[in-house]
Amino acid sequence: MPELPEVETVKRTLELKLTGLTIDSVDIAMPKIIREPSPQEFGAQIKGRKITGLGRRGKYLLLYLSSDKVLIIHLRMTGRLIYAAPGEPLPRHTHVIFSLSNGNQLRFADMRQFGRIQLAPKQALNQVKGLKDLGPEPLEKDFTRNLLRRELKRKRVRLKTLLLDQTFIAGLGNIYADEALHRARLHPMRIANSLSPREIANLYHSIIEVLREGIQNRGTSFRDYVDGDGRKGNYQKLLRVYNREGLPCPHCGTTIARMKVSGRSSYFCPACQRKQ
DNA sequence: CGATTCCCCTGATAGC
DNA sequence: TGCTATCAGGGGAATC
Repeated sequence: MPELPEVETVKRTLELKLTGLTIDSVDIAMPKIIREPSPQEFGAQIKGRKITGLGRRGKYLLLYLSSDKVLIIHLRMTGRLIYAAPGEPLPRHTHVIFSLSNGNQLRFADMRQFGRIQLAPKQALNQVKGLKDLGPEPLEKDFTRNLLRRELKRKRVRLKTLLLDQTFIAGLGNIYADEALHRARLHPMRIANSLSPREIANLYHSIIEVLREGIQNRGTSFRDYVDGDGRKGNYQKLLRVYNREGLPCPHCGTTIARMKVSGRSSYFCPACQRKQ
């Protein structure tokens, strides 16, 4: 599942290749992937625009285009964005193909068809649904310990639920939320406003740590994720709790458990992460 | 308004 | 062996 570190890795693998190229044409095999504008309009507007740079906000990948347009891409669960030569075999579930001025292609494939692509004017970025309500970027300066403390105090929801809430913090998904909670030794069911200052500090540093490690290891390829070159990440080898039910906790050896928290699987160590 | 539930979708896996 | 049921989950919409 592409979360912040995976989207950041895709961004880094693609920006060297895409920056400076022009999009000659777009082939849309599955119209519903294009959220806005209409597929015809989308194709017309994007044609001939130059890719001036790449960006990321939360789990959204941003392709900045000439004439102040931005291509907004969300991979959701199984989306893939891959740079390839036209001669390379077209994988199943390839829904959108951007033909580039150097003869190569940028391909969007998505088995479960949850991913979305949208085109918006640059100045309207902060009005785009999903983007406009995003919380702070956890690896940027605006995410401070004080901010986390202030926001936690206001909330009576479970920690796991809160970490997955993109309006609270942008970019965490199920994998890195579980890993951050384990590292901070906090139970996923703990209520947000019950944390001590020490626990808040632990959570703060843990969130930043797991995301940085994820990026350093080129993301987690638990199932479908690959980067812009189609290569898998390495962080799945270093996960301590996620998808490790029944296996020993790397810290204490206790068997890792799994429970549902607001509809999502949560993996945790019952010894390291006590409920209290 | 904030919190919760449902739904989209296909492939892997469990169960019979 | 082969079929069906269940699960996985990000985020938007609907509902409480």
